[in-house]
Amino acid sequence: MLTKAQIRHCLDTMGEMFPDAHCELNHSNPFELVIAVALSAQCTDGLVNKVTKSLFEKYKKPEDYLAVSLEELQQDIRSIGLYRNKAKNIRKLCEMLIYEYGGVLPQDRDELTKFPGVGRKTANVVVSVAFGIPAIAVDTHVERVSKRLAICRWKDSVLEVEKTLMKKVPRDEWGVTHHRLIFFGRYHCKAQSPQCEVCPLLDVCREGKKRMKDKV
DNA sequence: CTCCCGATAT
DNA sequence: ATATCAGGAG
Repeated sequence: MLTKAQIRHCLDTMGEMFPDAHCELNHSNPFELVIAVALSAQCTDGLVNKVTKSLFEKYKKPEDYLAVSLEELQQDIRSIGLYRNKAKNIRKLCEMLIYEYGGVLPQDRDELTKFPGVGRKTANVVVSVAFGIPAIAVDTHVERVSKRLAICRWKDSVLEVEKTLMKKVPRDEWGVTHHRLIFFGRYHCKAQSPQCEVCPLLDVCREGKKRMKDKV
């Protein structure tokens, strides 16, 4: 396990590598962000943006998603994958938003998880990106990077990874930290081909050194 | 734990 | 051909 100072060094380095780390899901309001993040499960941001470009032109308000058939909405998001669950979730989410929340998306993380298709990770992204509330969303990249760098333990659950990061990182840096970890994982410490050979963190990365020795 | 699932990278 | 992708629900 890395010390707090070592973790600080890692995050600072990531910040130098990716000074513009930010949310890459296109959206123009909190409502669109929830939809985009819900759609992004097990799918790349690029593909989500390709779909939401036309989706957000067709569906502006929650009412618009309820005005078409379930099959039509499924077709509009089909290329995303997992489209049957996602279409059903979006419809229910819009229904709840209109009839239980007066059309206004709550800014509370636990309140957001009451919506179908919105788990802890999605809710954390929304409160952090849309409302500026400190949170660390642990997605596949954050989990992988945290485990490879030994910021947390290999067996940790995503919730334990989140708790560790919140404990080791100052609250006012949670937002930027979360995006730095994602950019580092997405573009450098990639799942299939991590760039260990040119990694500035190799000297503090147990997994990286092991990979280099095993010549993988 | 399994299932949902198409697109893309390797 | 297979692994992975800003996961969530049963």
